Amino acid sequence: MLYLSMELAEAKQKFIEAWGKLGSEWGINRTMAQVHALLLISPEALTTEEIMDTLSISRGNANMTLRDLIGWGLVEKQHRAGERKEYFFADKDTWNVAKQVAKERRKRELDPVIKILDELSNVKGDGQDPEYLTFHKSVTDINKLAKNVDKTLDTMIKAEESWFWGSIVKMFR
Amino acid sequence: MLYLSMELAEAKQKFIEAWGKLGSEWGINRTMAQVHALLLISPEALTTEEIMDTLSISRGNANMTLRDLIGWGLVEKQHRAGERKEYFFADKDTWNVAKQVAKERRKRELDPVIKILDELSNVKGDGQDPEYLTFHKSVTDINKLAKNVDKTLDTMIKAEESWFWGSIVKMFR
DNA sequence: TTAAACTTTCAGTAATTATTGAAAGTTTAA
DNA sequence: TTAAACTTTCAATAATTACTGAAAGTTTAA
Repeated sequence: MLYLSMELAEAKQKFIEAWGKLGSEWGINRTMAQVHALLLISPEALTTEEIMDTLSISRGNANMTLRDLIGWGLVEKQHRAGERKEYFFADKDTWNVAKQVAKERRKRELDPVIKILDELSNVKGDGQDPEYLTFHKSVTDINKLAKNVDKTLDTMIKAEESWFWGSIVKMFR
Repeated sequence: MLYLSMELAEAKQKFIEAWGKLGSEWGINRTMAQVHALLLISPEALTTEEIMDTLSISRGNANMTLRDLIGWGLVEKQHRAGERKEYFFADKDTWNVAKQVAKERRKRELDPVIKILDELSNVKGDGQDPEYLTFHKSVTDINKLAKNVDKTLDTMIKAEESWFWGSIVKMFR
């Protein structure tokens, strides 16, 4: 084997590991992040078997993980004329990936919390009671922050890539 | 018991649960998020015993969780004249809390990944090889995005609260 | 010093989360 | 139809992560 391809193989391995670790630190199943990483660096769509073999995971795991990735809008199924097998392909556009992840996590995790915070902000109590006052202040403050984050993500999701790269810079002048 | 205080007790419970759930979805230990939530809505500093009792957790768990929260810069130990007991108090300023969490996660998780991405961006390969080209493009794109996020967090961490609330709005004009 | 009042540690265990693999299900082509 | 080629499901199990509780450690006051 050539040295260059050795290096590339090692680098790919390292990327898959790093992506898996980052995912698990942020509440995303390690295997799911690794399958995503593998597809991100694969020029061609891969079959379930190729993914199973490369990552040493079972058929069941591969199948469910791929279904999840499709549910997150990060991967698509492809079919080839005259072939039964299914192929899986990841969107390689990093900006799309970021937007998609932001969109899903907002919907799945942030929005439900904002709903609860709205309810809790409306709980009435004795304006003299420090227990009530502290509760109320923390809840309303967190609610405001969460809504700001929500609005920011919403704008980001709708925005074009060029906006993002330009706007970050402007933001800090 | 009065109806109003019943409502408050329920609301507190709900807040602690919601915060714990959000934490665990984002890779933060559920108990740690719950202890933090409890301290956030407590006007006075609490003892280990009070926390143990309120959340039904063991002494060992409470002790280690509080140590972690202190390590995250979210909670401080307090002492009272003539008392052996230690009291724990959470910073109630939501903006500080957000900055602190951003700061720690950036240091613990984002920076190490950027280091790896820098290495992987420098892996050389055959410019004709689609395997190499796809790997290289994904890695460098993700690296750029990660560095942008890093820079944004850095600015946010150094910024004042007023900047945040004002700037978000300006950002979207 | 002693001992009471407290905090810390960590081996053992419980709870949670992820994975396997084989059986059931589906599709296609002959 | 049949059966080969494939995908999906899910109960059982493994791996990981979190928690307990009792013993060891520390501090303070008498």
